Amino acid sequence: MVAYQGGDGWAALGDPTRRAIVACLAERPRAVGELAADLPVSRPAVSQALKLLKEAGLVAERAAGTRRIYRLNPAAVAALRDQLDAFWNRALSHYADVVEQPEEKS
Amino acid sequence: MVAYQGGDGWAALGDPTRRAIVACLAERPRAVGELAADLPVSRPAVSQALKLLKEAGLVAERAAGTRRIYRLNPAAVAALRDQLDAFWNRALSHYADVVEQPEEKS
DNA sequence: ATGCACCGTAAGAGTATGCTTACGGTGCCC
DNA sequence: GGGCACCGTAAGCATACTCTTACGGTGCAT
Repeated sequence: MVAYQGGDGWAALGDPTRRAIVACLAERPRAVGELAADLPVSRPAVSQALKLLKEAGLVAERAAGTRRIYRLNPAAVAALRDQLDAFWNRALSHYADVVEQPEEKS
Repeated sequence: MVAYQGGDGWAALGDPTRRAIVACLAERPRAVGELAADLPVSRPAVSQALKLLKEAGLVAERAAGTRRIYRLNPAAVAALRDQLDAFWNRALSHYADVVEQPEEKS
């Protein structure tokens, strides 16, 4: 059950515009034009950003007439969060040694 | 106590090479040459990647002779994780409506 | 049926990014 | 002191990325 392949979630979040979109969508599902109105970029730019986000599995779309309502996919966000959590846990075990002995031998 | 400003943690993780470095450092602190040996890029490339990661606060360096030991900064990772968690929580409240009705009306 | 509103895609340009090679500085060992 | 190993930085290049403008398709309301 991979479910989010095809695009890179991390790369998707690397762009400030896409991150802003994710932030907007986290608060409330929105249409493309609505997102563009709140962002400093054109509507097509938002469309392209949403395409990448959708390929990364971070957002899902829902048709409503001619409008396309995009919403955040919590599962994908959770997957990324878990990866970060794994890094965090692994690093902590080694970090413990460091705090114990900031002065390294020889 | 912000402590991690100056660079963008998300942008830093957007690059596959830097993400690989983070993954290596999560398992164990390493020197530059050691990282380069396990990566498909040159040593200077690793140096540049580490510079960005350091500016983003994701890694910390420790001098050991002529060697520079880099280690992951768990606090920075946790900060990013918390941001993702915030998105996750906000999205969940709206997602609840959707899971109740996977079949959209009309 | 006609007009309108909304959206995705194509093409293009300008910018930004990441890698490699070459160089200089620093600390350790013999 | 001489040599060596390790690392950061500079310059340059090739690539990838993101944005904008222009266009075509679709669904709704009148």
